[in-house]
Amino acid sequence: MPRPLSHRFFRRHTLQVAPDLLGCEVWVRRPGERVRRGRIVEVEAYRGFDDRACHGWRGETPRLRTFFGPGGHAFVYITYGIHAMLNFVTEGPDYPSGVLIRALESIPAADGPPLEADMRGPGLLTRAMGITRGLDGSDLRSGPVRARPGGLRPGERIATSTRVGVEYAGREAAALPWRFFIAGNPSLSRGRPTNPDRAAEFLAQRIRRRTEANHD
DNA sequence: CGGTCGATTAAT
DNA sequence: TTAATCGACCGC
Repeated sequence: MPRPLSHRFFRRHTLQVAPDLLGCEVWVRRPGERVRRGRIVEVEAYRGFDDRACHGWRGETPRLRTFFGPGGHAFVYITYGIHAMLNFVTEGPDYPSGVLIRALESIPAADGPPLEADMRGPGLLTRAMGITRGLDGSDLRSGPVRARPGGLRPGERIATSTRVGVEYAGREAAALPWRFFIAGNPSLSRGRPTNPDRAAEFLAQRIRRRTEANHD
């Protein structure tokens, strides 16, 4: 694949990394299998000790080892005993932060047919891409899971909303507009709020522009 | 050492 | 609206 996203890319502020991942490509190669690809259309940011929806807010535990490590690695954990969640670790080390990949769009592959499976949800996409707990901790630049630079197509806009399923974490965390998605994209996770918060959308665009200005 | 609870999904 | 399903975590 072309040059994967660098460690430097992931070791920036999580709220810059998250929107920048929209349009990028996730690439998974499992032993003896063809590469599986998808285009990122929805993500969520989880960041630090003050974000009570962030698993790491209370401190490091064995399960969160990768999450507390340096940015640029895949953090995979199981939720509800069933679903693998794919996160890209950001910032760090010793600062819990990352981006949850919530939905992928099928894209044509140069070397074969596109992945047809439904990837409109964090648990669905890991199943479709063959991502398991065993990939936890792998290096996003050189390991079996990588991200390739991408971008928005003409007319595509980034929108934000509150994160999904974090009401348990309390009002403050639940109110943060840290879900980023490509507005109106048909591959967004289903049954979820898709109405963008306009003020937050504006903020996200500003963050994005500043990031591009500092592009390496 | 046991009770509780998910960054979800699919079926009722 | 709820079952599935299990490991991590917390509290006793």
